[in-house]
Amino acid sequence: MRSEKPKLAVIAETLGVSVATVSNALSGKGRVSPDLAERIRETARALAYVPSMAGRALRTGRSGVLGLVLPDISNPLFPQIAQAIEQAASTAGYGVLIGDSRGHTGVQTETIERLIDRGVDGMVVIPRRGTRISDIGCPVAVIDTPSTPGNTVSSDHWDGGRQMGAHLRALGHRKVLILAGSPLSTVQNDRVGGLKAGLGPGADVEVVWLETLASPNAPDLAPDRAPEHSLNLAARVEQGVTAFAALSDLTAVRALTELQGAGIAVPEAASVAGFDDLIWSSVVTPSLTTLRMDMAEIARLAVSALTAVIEGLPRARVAASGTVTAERSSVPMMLVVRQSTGPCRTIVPKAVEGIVR
Amino acid sequence: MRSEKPKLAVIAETLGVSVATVSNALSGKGRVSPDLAERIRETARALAYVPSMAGRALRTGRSGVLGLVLPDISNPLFPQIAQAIEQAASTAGYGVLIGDSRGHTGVQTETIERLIDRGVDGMVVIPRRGTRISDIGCPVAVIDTPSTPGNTVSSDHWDGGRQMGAHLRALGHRKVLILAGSPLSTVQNDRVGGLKAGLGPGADVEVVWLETLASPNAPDLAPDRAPEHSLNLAARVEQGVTAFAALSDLTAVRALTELQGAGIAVPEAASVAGFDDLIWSSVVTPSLTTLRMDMAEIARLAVSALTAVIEGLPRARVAASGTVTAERSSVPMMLVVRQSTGPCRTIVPKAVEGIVR
DNA sequence: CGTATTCGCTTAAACGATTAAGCAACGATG
DNA sequence: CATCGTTGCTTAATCGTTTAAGCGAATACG
Repeated sequence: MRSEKPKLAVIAETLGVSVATVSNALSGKGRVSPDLAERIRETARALAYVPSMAGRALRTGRSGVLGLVLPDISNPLFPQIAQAIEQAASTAGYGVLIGDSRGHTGVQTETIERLIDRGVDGMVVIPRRGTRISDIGCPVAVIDTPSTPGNTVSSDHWDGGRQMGAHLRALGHRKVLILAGSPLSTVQNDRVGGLKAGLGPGADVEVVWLETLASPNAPDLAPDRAPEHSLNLAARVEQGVTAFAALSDLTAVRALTELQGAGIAVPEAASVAGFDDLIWSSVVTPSLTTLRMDMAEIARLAVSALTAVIEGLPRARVAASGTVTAERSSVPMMLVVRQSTGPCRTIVPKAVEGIVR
Repeated sequence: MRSEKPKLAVIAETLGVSVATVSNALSGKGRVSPDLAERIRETARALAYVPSMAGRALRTGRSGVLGLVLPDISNPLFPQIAQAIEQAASTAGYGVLIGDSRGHTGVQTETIERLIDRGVDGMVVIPRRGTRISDIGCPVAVIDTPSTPGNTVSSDHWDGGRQMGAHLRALGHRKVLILAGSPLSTVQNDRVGGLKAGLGPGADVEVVWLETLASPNAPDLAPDRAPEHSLNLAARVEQGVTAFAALSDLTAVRALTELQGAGIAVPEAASVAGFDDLIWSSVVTPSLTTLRMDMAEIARLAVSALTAVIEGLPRARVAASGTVTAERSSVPMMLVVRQSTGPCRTIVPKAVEGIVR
């Protein structure tokens, strides 16, 4: 086997030119005759030359790697996000380094610093709810919650809520229970607001926050704590609730199975809807009506904003990093109507039926 | 603000010593007087010195980054894996770079090469089912399927199946339907084998493979295709099946909701069990009995095997990289009994009831 | 007392890429 | 013919770290 692993010097030596010329030819920057440039590219290909990221990083100060900071990987929304970001970053020529805060707000800062120390060129941050990302010394794109500068890209959660509300209203639902998670979440509050707006002024809407304020620092999902007590949804149905709008598919599936377990048919007796179109939503029976985020678009926006900033400021030191002029975008959500929502059955509780007519 | 960002030279200059001494002091390698060493560490701390990964990587040839190659991030098992690996790698001082094959076998090789080109020191690979990892030029730890050398760490899926089978047998189930995914998956075949063994020789076991051989290159989960046709589990119950053992919680939840939708009570009329303890399993009603992998342990083993190899071979070139002597380990799975499995109701189909007695 | 052997530090050479600056040669222009 | 500007390449410096080699001075040993 040819032991010499290809670096610029090898190509240079092969063709009898200098490394600088090779570098110029491959990057297309300096002045190289078209003829020679072609020959250089050719031998580079022949030798299967791959530039050393380390060497390049040292010289240019850029690593070609983005950090992905998550509040908690175990959040089931993560796969969608990770895949979209990885895809977008990868096509933009960047690698993605994982940073997980494991549900602790304090760890978030630490995680971010570890990534910076590793030399990421920028980072996509999905902040833990209620936290804001302080100005760190590198370009940041924040997903899903407004942050200090304008570098935020997010789904239009409010409008998503509105779409869902309108959908339920169109089906005739007037008494709706919203199953929410934590009142600290901006996202969830947006969705609640939109839902109420979409349901219209006459609707009878109640919100139940499943996560108590008592544990604001608990992990996003506390699976071992949550199922302790049932949500008592059957009682709600008897009280006249005809639709349950969960702010997450996780909760929606929980509601669905609880209702089914109590012998309440979905969607005949009560409708159930969720958010995020997690993978389960299409698999359960009945499949869940839900709102899907356009993760690909969000990721594309976040990454392109990031790369623009990164490749924009030439070799500036940490100095003017506040100049992170990313577009503040709002990406529409998409209503996916499946089987778990249906027309509202005229409210005729069995007990009263005889009396009414 | 002090503009000078701390590098070795700054510390050296501050104390009037040479950079080499500073490097030695901080790494603890060369010969430095304890006194000076302490002063160096102190000023390093004071200046908030962080070594440049780029510089170090260039010199040492090691980047301090591991690659994580996944067949498909959208697999709901991914969060568990990613979190465990990130945790293990992070405590071992390594970063984790994501590489996603998006369900395509062909992309897997490409993904691996991209990571190598990025200079990872080693990689954890969860191969697409049916594929083996050819000898690439860097240390590899393979999870969940036997690979070329001995560098594999995996759950004991067979024994997991056996545990589940034994559990069901203890509850009195003799007629069991196994809901499997793809027959190409070694993991799933192991689980099936274990299940059969655990259920004992007298049991009436049938296996249904949900994924046809027709689409061997399709993504792991085809959520839009899967729910097309129901699994027809109600009919199975009428045929006398009392327990459904799904090889994935995803399928288990699917089975659970389908049964509930058909008015079949779980676990009274039929038991349902799954694998992997995905986050949903504890949230649905009834909560799922399932088998949990010890992801933390698997990740720890994989990462430590990797780091051992990496830090073992000093600065050897690609030459003897075949010497990847990682331990081939099998990590036990843990049965989590919840509400979805219960004692087998003596089989007295309603239609026959009157006749029997 | 002369010669080894440590100790404690410095000098210097890598690692592989980028890039500013320089230098011949050549054609065009005054 | 002298000068200027291009073109096409090379020289050399630089990024920040590690590490082999070197070199006085102090200590040990015969």
